[in-house]
Amino acid sequence: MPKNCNFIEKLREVGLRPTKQRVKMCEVLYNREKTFHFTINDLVKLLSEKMNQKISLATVYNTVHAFEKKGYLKEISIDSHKSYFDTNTSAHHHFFDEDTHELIDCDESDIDKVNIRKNITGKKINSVEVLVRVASDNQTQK
Amino acid sequence: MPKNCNFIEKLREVGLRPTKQRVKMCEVLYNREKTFHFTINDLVKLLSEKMNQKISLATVYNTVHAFEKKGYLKEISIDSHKSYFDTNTSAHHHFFDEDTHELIDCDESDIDKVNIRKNITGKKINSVEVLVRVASDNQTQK
DNA sequence: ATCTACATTATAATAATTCTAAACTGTTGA
DNA sequence: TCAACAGTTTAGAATTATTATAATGTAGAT
Repeated sequence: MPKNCNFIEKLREVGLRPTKQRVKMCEVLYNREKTFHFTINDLVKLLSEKMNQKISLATVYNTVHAFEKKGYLKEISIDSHKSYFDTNTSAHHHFFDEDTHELIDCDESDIDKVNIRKNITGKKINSVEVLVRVASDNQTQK
Repeated sequence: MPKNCNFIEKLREVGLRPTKQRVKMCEVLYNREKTFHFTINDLVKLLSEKMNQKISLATVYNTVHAFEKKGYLKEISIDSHKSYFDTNTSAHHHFFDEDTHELIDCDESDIDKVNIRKNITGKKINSVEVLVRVASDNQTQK
């Protein structure tokens, strides 16, 4: 979903009703310079700051999942205890900063294309995800 | 932890007391031909089948985490809702079968070495993980 | 055999997420 | 314009995965 667009129209295009809550979520997620990585918790905090009226936690979950299904968001698995989402839905890889728990997009030029020599017989490849875990140089890591 | 070893000695070596429960868990995890991928739930089921006496859920969690800390197990993130563990602790990548929710080790020869051209400044790379999601060819996928 | 630190246990607590059922609201079309 | 319906939102309950607690048990040293 490109920034600066008419969110009402965009929502309608994929068959989602442009309700107040959904439009607000679009603004929070897509009216920004860079792609945005967040957990549900982050998003709830942001929304409750930026909205005058409150939004239900269940609505945030529903809406995030509706956006995900429609390809407006991508889920990233890093840590089994939290779901991270990414407003950049194109195929790309990530750095995960284990000090700050921050997720950072890789530029296409950062990582060479991953070459899969042999796939499981009878299956097709849906996606190839690379996660590079990084941390401060001067710190004990597991 | 190689199979066929004396688990009591192995546990002692890393400073874990070889209790009944821990030795039993070693047998279930490491007395097998191939590396083993499992969720806590899988393991609890297996243990309660193979043991005459019962084992507490909390003990399974504690012991899995003790093994992980000592390098006997590796945690794999695939899905934010479940923790998968792997008895193969060497650096290697995975296929994840989205039909069966099965995790499969990649052979070293299956995937070429991933070339990271540019890392985040001031950080060192802790690990590089590739996850290849696969599914049946004749099936609708997201 | 006894002691002590570490383990195990059942249960309670917490956290993340999903479900439920009632109230609400876009949208359609009369 | 407005009634009607289907999709949405909501608060709170339920569920699931995981961790904490505190009492009891046990391995290993003395």
